[in-house]
Amino acid sequence: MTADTKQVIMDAARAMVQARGYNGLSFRDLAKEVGVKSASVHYHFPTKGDLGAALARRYADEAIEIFDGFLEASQDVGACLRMYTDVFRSALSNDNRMCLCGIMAAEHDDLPAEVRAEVDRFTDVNIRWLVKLLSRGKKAATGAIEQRALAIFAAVEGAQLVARGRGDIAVYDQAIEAYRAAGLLP
Amino acid sequence: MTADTKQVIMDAARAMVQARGYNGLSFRDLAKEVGVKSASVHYHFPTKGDLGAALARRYADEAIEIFDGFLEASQDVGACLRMYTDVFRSALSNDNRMCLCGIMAAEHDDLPAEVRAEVDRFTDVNIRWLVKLLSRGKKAATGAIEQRALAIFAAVEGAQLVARGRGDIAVYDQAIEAYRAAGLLP
DNA sequence: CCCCATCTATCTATCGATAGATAGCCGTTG
DNA sequence: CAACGGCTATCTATCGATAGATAGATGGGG
Repeated sequence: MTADTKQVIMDAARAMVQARGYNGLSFRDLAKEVGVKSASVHYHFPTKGDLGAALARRYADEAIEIFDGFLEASQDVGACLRMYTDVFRSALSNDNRMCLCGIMAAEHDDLPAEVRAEVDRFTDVNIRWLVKLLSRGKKAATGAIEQRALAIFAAVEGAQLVARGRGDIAVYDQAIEAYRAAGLLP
Repeated sequence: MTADTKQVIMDAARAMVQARGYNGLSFRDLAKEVGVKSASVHYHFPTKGDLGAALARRYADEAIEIFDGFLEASQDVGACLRMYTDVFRSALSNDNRMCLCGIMAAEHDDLPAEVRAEVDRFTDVNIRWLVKLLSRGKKAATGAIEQRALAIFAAVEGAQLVARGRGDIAVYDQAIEAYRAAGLLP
């Protein structure tokens, strides 16, 4: 019940970064949102880089769990990919937010090194999972599968970016549908 | 020879935004880069919003000119699309930068209204051009063409975002190639 | 002579970060 | 049991740096 403050801080921080980006996150606004003082945030996360890295690390870890759950839930590649694209869709439906690591990737050059490393790991997690999934059905060359996995991830992130810019989740749905119609998604 | 300071400021500002985002742009850094004082930047662009909007407006205007040049240069849809994707590629090859409006789209919610409006216009410009191009050959339903145009734009922006995160332009090339292999691009 | 462009100097607000005080809890110990 | 000491988590207060922005002086060109 105690609602561990550290977790509450991370939850609020993630939402703020997904809405305004890493540079748009301030300790004061975050503390106000949570209902503590900014010094308390620094107690749990000494530097902003520590906080950002912790957010991205947890985000990537959660992604692994969620995605692997899909692999267990269904043997169908198409069904798994639908669940996959729905995860990215849910960020948009949650107050027009973006994938945490997608928005941070845009700020890539400005990120502290420890944050950048975790953001990069999120990309790795996605691509590795997609490769694993795509390898199920087809027996295409490994290189071709990796290329396809990369393209799917990029296309999904792009659809999210554009849909968010439009402020219209239907844009995301249309892009995904077009990917499917074109054959990028099965 | 005078090298109009206002244009020099805009050139430097665009490069800085493409590298670090709108929030990462500071009047002091920009002025130092150009070799003037920050007050001089304020003389030409009273507020940061004015500067950002001017950047995005010029960016969208240039895009119109460049893209329309492609339509005149070739009648082939595939050739035009190759030139189109090469434009976005060139941002990456120029010091791993991103499309100005792509990176600003990520910061969408944090943008001053006048900047957001111009960023949105850039998306419009792209989609309208793609619709015009795709309408050349096929006589598919208007809705299907718009959907395809949206998907292509989103996929290209996403490929740029991911490639930039990897710091490897080959990632962009692979994604584009996969789009083509899948049939999203002709 | 005036005006455009730039400068110097400075303002207020906010940034991330730190020092030091305080209050509650928990185990040890006399 | 009760008192003590240490630990955790939070607070108040403040730091220096930097953000965007402004007022007013300066100087060169038409």
